[in-house]
Amino acid sequence: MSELRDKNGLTEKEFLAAYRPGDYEKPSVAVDMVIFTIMDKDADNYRRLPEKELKVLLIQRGGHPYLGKWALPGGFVEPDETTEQAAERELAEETAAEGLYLEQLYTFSDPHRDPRTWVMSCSYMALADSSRINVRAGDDARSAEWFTVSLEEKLIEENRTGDSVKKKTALNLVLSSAQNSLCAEIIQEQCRSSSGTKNTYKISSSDGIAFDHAKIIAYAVQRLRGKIEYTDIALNLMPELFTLTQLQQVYEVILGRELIKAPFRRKYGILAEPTEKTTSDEGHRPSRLFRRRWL
Amino acid sequence: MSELRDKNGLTEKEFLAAYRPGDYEKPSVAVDMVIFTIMDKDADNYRRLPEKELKVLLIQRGGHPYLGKWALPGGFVEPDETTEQAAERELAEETAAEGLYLEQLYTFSDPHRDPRTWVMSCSYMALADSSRINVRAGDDARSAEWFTVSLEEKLIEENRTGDSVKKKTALNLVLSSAQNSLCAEIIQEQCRSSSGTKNTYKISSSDGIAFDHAKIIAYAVQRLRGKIEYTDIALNLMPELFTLTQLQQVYEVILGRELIKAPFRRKYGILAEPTEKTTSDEGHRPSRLFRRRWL
DNA sequence: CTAATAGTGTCTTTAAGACATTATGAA
DNA sequence: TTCATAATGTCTTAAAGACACTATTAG
Repeated sequence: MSELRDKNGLTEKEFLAAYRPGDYEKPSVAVDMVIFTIMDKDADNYRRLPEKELKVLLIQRGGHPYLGKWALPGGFVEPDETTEQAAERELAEETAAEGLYLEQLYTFSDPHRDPRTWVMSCSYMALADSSRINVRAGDDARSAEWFTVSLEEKLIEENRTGDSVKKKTALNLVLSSAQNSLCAEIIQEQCRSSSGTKNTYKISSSDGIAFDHAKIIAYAVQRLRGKIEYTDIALNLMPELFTLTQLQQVYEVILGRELIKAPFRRKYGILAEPTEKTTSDEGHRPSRLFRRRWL
Repeated sequence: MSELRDKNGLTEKEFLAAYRPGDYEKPSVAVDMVIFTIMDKDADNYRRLPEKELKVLLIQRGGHPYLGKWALPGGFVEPDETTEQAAERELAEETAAEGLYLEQLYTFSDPHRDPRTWVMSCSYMALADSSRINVRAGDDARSAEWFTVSLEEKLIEENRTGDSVKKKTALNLVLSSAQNSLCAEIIQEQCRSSSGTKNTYKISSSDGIAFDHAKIIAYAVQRLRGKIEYTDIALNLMPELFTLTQLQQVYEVILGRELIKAPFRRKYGILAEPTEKTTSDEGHRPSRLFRRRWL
């Protein structure tokens, strides 16, 4: 079978035994984790439902570069693991939780994205139920914090000829915690014509966010928004038992707009199974509790 | 501003000037290109429309490993470029065309996916109009060929309890050219439960296809199928002028099923603009020619 | 009783699916 | 005239949007 010989007369086995990797330059490859969860905003009224907020976990940098700025948790991929395994390892280091939903997002590869050296970032999105997650206390000096995420897209320029379109969109990202408020603007430029399609993301300002992580977070929010409407991905953000109104709130906070109750339940109600339990002590009619239906 | 000093008393500038990358092991990073185009099958009847086929470009390996097998075109990312730039460079080397549609697919990172050494593959999908593309004659001994793509998905096992689902799907990939016929089976295993979601792709057999490229091709076909229904991505496969029936044929060959004319035109007709021209000499009523509408 | 949410009914609007009918050019 | 595709009309079915009405609890 594998007795084919190459131009040097070697079989594959002989070739591999003699193989020595060349000495050209290689990048470091890191995984960066965009860990999302949903948390309650404090209620201002005893009988009003608490509002929900989308949160992302960031870590304050304890050394250069970007000393004091906030960055996504992450780390380098090690020689005997896949990027998925590295992502799971980082996730376990950062949060006590295991077995979260995990999805590869994109590989960011600008050779100058890290001022130290050539580092590619293979980014992952993780979704967690906040009631089950514990942020591990920083084992070193760094501190981890949940930031409320807000991302607004605004079309700022459109240039359209017979055979091309150019669109400029501003993505305004605001991240806020009790103590800190970070923000960034990313300009998304889309040029499409018969001579090609180009889609570039450039960070035009970034206040308090390390590296190109504002771009990665914006990309993750867009992915989450896109997938929530045609998959059951949102269920990964829900606790064991939840009401359909809570599920609707999660959709609303991610999509950034209000949804109408009846059609929401028609469309997404099948993602959940009713239980015998209901809520109580809420100052109004009790609500049926549901659990995730595995489709 | 950036006069912050770290625990060693260095400013960021001083830190970066003194920075030396560590000597730990790093992966090589390659880009692999899944270049799709649509070509006509030879017509068997002078007045019948030619059928379409989805094609992918492969290159026969001239050295170990996988000597004689067929692989995706690709190459290593160089120190001063992004993976996108590397993909464009490879694309220009392989095909004369410039400015094709290009989209990052996924980064495959199994540390043993290349038997020589640690190589990650950042894969890209390119879409080309076959009337404008020229496959460059191999500058070295290798030969490049277009292969007809067929991918069938078959559910082979489903295991469902109250709080988990396991699904096994077989992806059967067949690639055929005039001289060669390659095939592979990929087992896609999906395990979803409250303790996590795991989605693995394993190549269970691969005949004539190098590395894990069968997996990459299957992934690309799935991405293309998914995006064709909600974007105008298919238009990148069309020539300057085309009929709506040709556009429908492209959808049909990618999705692997027949579509009904009237609703197809209602839904996708807005992706094209009518011109004054029509087809002629085809043995039946002439058809209006359209050009891409840039949305 | 009241404030507030729960849950459902139904009318309207829009899109998708499935055929059927008429139109037209080349051999 | 015939073959084969072009182009569109329309009936049916299903989904989405919008709103209104009734039901229930704690206080």
